[in-house]
Amino acid sequence: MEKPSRKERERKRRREYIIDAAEDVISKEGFDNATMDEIAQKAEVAKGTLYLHFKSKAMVYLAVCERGSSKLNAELAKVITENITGLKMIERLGHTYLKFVLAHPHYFQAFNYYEGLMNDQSTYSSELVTRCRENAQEAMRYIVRALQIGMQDQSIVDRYKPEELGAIIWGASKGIINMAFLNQKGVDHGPMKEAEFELESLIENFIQLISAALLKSK
Amino acid sequence: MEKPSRKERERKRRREYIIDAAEDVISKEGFDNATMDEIAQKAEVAKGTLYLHFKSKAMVYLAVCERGSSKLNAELAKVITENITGLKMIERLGHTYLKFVLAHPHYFQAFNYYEGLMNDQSTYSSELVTRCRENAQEAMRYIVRALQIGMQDQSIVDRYKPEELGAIIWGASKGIINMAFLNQKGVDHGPMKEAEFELESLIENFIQLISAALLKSK
Amino acid sequence: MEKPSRKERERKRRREYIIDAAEDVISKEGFDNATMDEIAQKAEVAKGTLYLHFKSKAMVYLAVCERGSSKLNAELAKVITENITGLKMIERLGHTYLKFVLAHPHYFQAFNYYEGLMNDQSTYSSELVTRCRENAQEAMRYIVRALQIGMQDQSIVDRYKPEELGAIIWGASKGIINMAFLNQKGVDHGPMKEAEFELESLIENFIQLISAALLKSK
Amino acid sequence: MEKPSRKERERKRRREYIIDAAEDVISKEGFDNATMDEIAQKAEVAKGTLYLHFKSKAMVYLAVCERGSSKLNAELAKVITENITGLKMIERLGHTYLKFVLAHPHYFQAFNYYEGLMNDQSTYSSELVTRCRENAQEAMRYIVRALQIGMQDQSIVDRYKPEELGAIIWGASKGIINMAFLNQKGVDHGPMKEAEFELESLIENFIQLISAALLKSK
DNA sequence: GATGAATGAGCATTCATTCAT
DNA sequence: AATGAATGAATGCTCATTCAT
Repeated sequence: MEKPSRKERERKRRREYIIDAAEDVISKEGFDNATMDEIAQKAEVAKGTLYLHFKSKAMVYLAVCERGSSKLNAELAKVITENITGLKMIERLGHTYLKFVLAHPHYFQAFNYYEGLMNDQSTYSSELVTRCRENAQEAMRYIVRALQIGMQDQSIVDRYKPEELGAIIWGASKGIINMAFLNQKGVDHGPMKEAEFELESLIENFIQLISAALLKSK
Repeated sequence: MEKPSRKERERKRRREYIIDAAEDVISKEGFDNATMDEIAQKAEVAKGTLYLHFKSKAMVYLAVCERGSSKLNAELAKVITENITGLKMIERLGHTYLKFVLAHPHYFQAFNYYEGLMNDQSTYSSELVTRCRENAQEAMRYIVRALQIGMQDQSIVDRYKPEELGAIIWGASKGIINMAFLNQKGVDHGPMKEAEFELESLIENFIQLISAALLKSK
Repeated sequence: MEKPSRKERERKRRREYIIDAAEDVISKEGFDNATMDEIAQKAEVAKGTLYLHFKSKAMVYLAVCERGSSKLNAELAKVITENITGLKMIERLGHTYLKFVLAHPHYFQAFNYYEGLMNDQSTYSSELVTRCRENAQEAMRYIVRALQIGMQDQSIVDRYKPEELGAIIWGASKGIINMAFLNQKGVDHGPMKEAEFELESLIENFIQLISAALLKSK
Repeated sequence: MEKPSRKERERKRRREYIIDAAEDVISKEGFDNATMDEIAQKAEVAKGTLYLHFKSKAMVYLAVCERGSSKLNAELAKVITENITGLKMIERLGHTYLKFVLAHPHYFQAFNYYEGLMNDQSTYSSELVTRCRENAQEAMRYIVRALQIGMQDQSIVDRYKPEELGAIIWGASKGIINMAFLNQKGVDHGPMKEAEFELESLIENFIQLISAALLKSK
């Protein structure tokens, strides 16, 4: 029972190492410019080895996405267990998401890549695709759950359907973070004249805005 | 003075025709898969001619973006002149944006492409980049202006800075539309379990939500 | 003396099993598309084990060829022992060849592969090459022997040198079978307009034609 | 009218030049080992240029085949117009084929390649495939025509159907030439012990044999 | 002996860009 | 200005073979 376990562990480690390398390369080169050669070189394995662990370049990217979304979900899950009002939970979820994206910008890119992939018809099925999708749905469920809690503890208006509200919050958050990112990177060519607004301040206000809208007025 | 003018007009026409072709190809093939060959063929000019009008493929795309953002701004500008409250104006701007994106999905892609370009360090300056940026800023100004009007006519709370609020609304809108797009195309692999929410319903609720948050309670 | 013998037997069995697997894969995928991975998988051994038994992929193929030619020769040998005229023997050899090829098309491919290998300078010597060559020569000898018998029993004209005549019959037979094969597979793009001629009918007529030419007229 | 003609001619010349190069490389490396890089290098053009004239590697090969079969047919056509008996015509066609193959061994390989291609399902349609097929059918028609002539002028027995007889002669010839080739190249590993038999002598005897079988005895 | 993970040379194909005419 | 033939760097993927365990 020990031997197969060791092999299995070894294999997993190698695989994780390749994903590490892919993350590195992506962080430096961007998703589109990264090549299998670079990833292999960074991972200090032969190119063929990459294909031993991943069926294609897309699968490597998907693995990065899957890892990123798993990590994010782990953070979000913690929030859900906290003993706070639903409204407060929404705020905390927003902060958590923001902090995560700031700490791991390339994961944010990875999420976008995954979404782009789904547009094509190429990557039908695959365990990785499934897991990425499940992770995305799980994140959504955290938001919806927080909304439901808020509606029950009366901290959030029950005027909206929690699922639809969740989708809106999720989508809007991504949009704001995306925009703020662009502003950070490209200095001043975003829609905002100058980088007067920091990403954090922006999200902060967004959360506040949403809170205001959700707040159950007496 | 007449001759150069005619030549100039001719040149402009040719240029516009190429952009037409690029839009066609992009609509059918997507941004990444479109090739200069296809665009040239569609435009019924030689590939070399493309380079007489655009320095690179990126510039063609930027031109599409510029045209798209100009058209969008023209629509938004109309709203600003309407004789309605600032809050109503925000709602109308949202609807206008939504309608535009639904009617011209490839422009939405073009906007994203432009933003992606800005991530790289390659395309520093260029008249086109400048114009795209200016257009983006102009769109933002419409939102900000509507907010200011709303704050003056007391239809919108004056708790937030209009510029920051504008950025939030702008970013959030793009995020929601993006998400809804993915959901439409890729069936059910977005964050939303089933395609229960139509793009329009989603945006509708978002606008309502924002309105609620902005509404100056008596 | 017993132990090594058992090991030896075991080894032989393993080897034969690999060749079985190779034949299976070749039959399904064709000679060029078959990979060592597939063969190993089919044989239920590790890829490395393949190389314990065969020095290279070519050697596996050669082993298939060797087995095929041995089987064919066994069939041809039976004919030679029959108590019939030389001319009849030639006919019977032809039929036997035809039946064998129809029953084992992949062996026919294997023979062609062997011949192709000999074109290159790579595979100089090797016991397998030697055995394949010997088998080919043995087949030829059966034909030559039949011709000699026929010349003695006066059923065949003695105008030609038996060796040369044998070569002609051998080569011609392969050519006809090859052509008929192509016709069968690729529908109508062979030299024959429509698949009006069945392989069997073709060979039948060829044997008849040769018989006519060889028949010692009174 | 002159200018487009010149361009067209230029283009044709380039194309022919690439085929020349392909023939060179094939002659030296064999069909399977030849790479597009080598062909491009030999033709003194960039690799991309190859794809300007041929859609794929297979198409280059097909072009070689087409050229070869066209040349062969031109030679065969001459024989048909000669004022000789049908039987003599068959002999002359055989000699012509033999001489052609001896002079251009790589065309013989090309013909085999074409036949191999047709086994796969990959290369469906294409003008080149069509032309190769038509050429093959045309060659067959020459043989059939000669047989018909021979049956009319009573130099050939009318016991067989000309079409079937033609197929047999065509297939058998290819088989004998193929075998003789292998013997020449691979020294002594063919079915014939030593290279006692020259290709020419072999074909010579084959033709004689066929003639004997076809000869209308009084 | 047996294993199978790792290797890495090899290859066809694409496509933005250039430049002679 | 317009052309389009030519370029050649770039890249994802395959697979026979090796070798440490």
